[in-house]
Amino acid sequence: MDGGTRHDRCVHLVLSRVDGGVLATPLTASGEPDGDPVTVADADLPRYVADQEARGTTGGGPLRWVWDDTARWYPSVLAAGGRVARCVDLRLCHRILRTAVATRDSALAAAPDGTWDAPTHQERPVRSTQTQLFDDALLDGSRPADDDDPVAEFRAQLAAVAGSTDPGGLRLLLAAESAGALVAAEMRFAGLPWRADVHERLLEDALGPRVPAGVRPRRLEEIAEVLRQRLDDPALNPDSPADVLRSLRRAGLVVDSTRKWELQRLEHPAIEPLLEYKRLYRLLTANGWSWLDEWVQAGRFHPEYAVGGVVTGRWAANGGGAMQLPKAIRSAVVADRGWKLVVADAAQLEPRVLAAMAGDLAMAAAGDGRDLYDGVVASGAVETRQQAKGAMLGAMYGATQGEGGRLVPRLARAYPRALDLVARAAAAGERGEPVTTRLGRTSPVPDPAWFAARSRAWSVDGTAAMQRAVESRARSWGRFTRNFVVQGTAAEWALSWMASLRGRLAARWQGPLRDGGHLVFFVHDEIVLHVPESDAAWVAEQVEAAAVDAGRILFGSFPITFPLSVAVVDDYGSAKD
DNA sequence: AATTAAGGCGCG
DNA sequence: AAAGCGCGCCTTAATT
Repeated sequence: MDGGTRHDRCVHLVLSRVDGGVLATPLTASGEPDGDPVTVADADLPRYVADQEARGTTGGGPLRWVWDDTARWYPSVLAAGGRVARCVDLRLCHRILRTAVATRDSALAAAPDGTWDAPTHQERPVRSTQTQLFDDALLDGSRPADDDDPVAEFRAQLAAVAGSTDPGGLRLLLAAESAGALVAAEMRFAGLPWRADVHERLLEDALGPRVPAGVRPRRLEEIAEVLRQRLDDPALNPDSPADVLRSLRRAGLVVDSTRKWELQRLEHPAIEPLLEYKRLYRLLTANGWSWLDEWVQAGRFHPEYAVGGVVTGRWAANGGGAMQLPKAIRSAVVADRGWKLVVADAAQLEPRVLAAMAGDLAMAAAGDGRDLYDGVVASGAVETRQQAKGAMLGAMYGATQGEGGRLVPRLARAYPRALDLVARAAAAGERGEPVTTRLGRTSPVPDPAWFAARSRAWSVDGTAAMQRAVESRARSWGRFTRNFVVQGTAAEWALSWMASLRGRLAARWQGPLRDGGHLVFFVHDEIVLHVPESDAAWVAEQVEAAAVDAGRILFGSFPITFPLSVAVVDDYGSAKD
């Protein structure tokens, strides 16, 4: 590489691909040049990164790597045993700033769509036969130079934030999102410990011996035969909902679909085996032998996470259904010998976030030091915990019917500030206006057709039917924005939680990621860590401390607590829900 | 043959 | 209890 050049003052190192390697451009905190750029050969990049990281904090502040996509640059560093403390993921940050209300007057928001609005390098379609070539090219330097200048983009982002109506919030949001990108890359790299043998035993117990794809396993075939007899339908294909529905109706059952909860209300000897069939069929198709073959290698499940993949800022996952890992197979997630899993989830995260966001002291008090729903009951607003939960979810989702919807007004009397916040978010959405999370992530607005239909319905040739349809769509969008502010802010809390925790772990373990305790799984309000047995208790403490940090980052000194349930276990299935 | 829609269910 | 939010992904069935 280009000697041992060190940038001793800069706080940003911007990486871009140039002919013949990687260009690292040092910039100050405000984005001004801060020394000469250096060119690093691809093969030397991990060592260069390690060298720069080793400087630690400089006079100007901590070092941040600035790059287009974390998923593009970070894996090679991790593979070489390295780590990065901080980064700016330009593409993720770009997406936030393009739509944020706080930056709506910026040049960045005004520009037409460009390369930074396109999918990531990773996501760009690559023919499957070329996938391997593509990966190799990352290492051998034969890839073409980038045509999008990250230095210019970074400066545009700095300017957009500096000129925004909430620079502080956005800086936190961008830092949290970027930290999330690092966590996602690390979790994908480390993988979730997965015992294929445990999973296989579970499948065999439930379904019978393994069969080739496309063949119905023995247990399913047995149940199918019972169904055919009990419905007197020898040709029934239980895999086809339409076929099943026809058959049920022919048997005299009044039923609109084959949904589980609808079937559960029926009295017929075919119902119980049908529900059992559906349960096992789901296990087979979603997490059966094919899934195991495709997603588990060398004892690890390696899903690809999509940071900010959900409009609200929640993560999604590409492939493997990582965010829908059924409870029924979590017993296959087993810690290595000498290691433990630390499983933690935030209790009633969304109502707590709502209470804090709204500055609702009464609701915050209901959750102080106890289950928040119990606190709601104690306040006298409703009678049972189930009612409290139903009403709270109803308030956050916009329920109008059922028990939840019925109880919302009682909640509104007890917690007017919190309920007012979601009501106002819903009203904004019904008008077609955007809403924002605590840190400034902004909801999309309805597409032009939504507004056009509204205008038509209320014009001279609008009909009552058109108006009803438009109002229904408006209420639907209002339910989305109502939930957006809560779900999105909860996602920010979770990012902050993980970012803080990651920093705490990195302070203790500086070597290769998997040599020390590390995050291996995340689902919205729950995390799993794989940690050396002797350090499990310490890690559990850090998880708690990080939750306190997250509350402070988002809500400062507002008296809200975020209790966790933390379990140190050998397998994920044993962590109580 | 390939794509899209619908039905359904897993997760938070 | 199965409506009220956000998803991914499996299948079958319909469409191009």
